[in-house]
Amino acid sequence: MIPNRAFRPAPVTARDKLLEAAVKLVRRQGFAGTSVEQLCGEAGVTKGAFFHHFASKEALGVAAAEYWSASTGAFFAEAPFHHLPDPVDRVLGYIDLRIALIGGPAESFSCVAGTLVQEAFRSSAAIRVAAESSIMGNARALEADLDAAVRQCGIEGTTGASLARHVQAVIQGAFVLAKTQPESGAADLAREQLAHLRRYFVLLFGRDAQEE
Amino acid sequence: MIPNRAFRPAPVTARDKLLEAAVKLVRRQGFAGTSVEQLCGEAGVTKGAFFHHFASKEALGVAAAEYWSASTGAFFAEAPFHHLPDPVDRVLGYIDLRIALIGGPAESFSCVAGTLVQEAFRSSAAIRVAAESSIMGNARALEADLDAAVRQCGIEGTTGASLARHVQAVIQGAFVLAKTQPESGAADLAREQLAHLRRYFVLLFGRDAQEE
DNA sequence: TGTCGCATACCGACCGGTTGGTATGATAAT
DNA sequence: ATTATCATACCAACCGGTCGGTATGCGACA
Repeated sequence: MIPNRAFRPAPVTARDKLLEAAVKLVRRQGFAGTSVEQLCGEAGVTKGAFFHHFASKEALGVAAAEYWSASTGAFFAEAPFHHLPDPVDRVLGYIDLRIALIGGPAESFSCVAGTLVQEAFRSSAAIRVAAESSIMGNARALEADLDAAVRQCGIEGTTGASLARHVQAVIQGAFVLAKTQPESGAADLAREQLAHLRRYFVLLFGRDAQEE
Repeated sequence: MIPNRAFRPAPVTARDKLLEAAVKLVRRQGFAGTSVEQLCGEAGVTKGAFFHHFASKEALGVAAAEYWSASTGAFFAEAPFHHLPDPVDRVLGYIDLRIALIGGPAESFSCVAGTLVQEAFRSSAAIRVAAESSIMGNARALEADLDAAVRQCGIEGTTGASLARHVQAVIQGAFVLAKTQPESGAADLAREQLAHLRRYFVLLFGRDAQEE
């Protein structure tokens, strides 16, 4: 759930500018903590434009989760680790990429879907479902590689799908812990969690040497 | 960060009733999504009582994090796993207890400090610090056992403190993932994450058989 | 070619309700 | 008599959302 502004094309329409503003402000202040007027100010549009494109603030939240999902999904789909021949290497390659993407203050690497669902899981079913799609979609993208790795190494007692969910859990947990830190220490604490996840997989898949 | 109402004495003063209401409503709706009037309604007191005991809504947030920290800290400090002779068993005992405490809808087992910090880490330094104390305090309570386990097993490349932080990260991540699910599936998904954490520790500390 | 009909995109003033917070007073214990 | 603990009444600011209106563009048809 990472790519920053630089990875995406600059938004042109009011709708895209609002979605971009939503990503930025929700990561920094949360959803309930961000007003429609603030969103409009950040996007440089008016309230009229906002409610022309979105039926409600909740609808903007849903659209932001989908927008986030689409842009991060595309980013990871293009990543070079997919071309590695060994499935275990592909999994570790994903984790290493996630580690490399963590840097700066927490709001620059944390996840919109995770923030949204933590606030709105009970008050808005639509937002909960959109966040679920985003996070579980990320997990599903790892499932094939993890399944292959599980098969290849003869692992028992778990599945690729379950391990893929755990990857997402550790990432989300890393973001929460990072937010407890002052700006300077946030990224290090988050990376530490991904490093533990990596060690878990190295132990599980019996990979002693490390690459990268 | 678990104990439910049943673990704590019934609140008597208006202050305690407000803190109890804060725990309940923040877990369900988040901090920004909960109004002062709602808090007062849940606690059965008036706004006058609220602002007599707390200088601001933010101050209530800080106090709620501290209240949460104190009650959960006391609960885990009393748990029987501390009497196990082997430090690895104590660590696994903690995880098993956490797994046992997960059940019902997400708002009944998730963490107030994690929810607070996710929303308010940038807008309120006081809340961020209070949440950090809560979460890292939980980690510190595990540090001695994990350090002993690391020493006993001759683990290299990490420390008890780092592993203790990872335990908290997985717990927080489990809660975020749980909130993406409909009520019926939330607890299972959260427990799955703790099971992976347990497997990590079993692999790391070379513990093949399992107890419990 | 011009223009009519209509849809899309957007503006900004405005509305009723809610928000966090305050001022003041009542009650009861010390 | 004083102080701690609340209740009542109230306020200005802000909230999400609405509404009447404008600018632009596009296809149909005379």
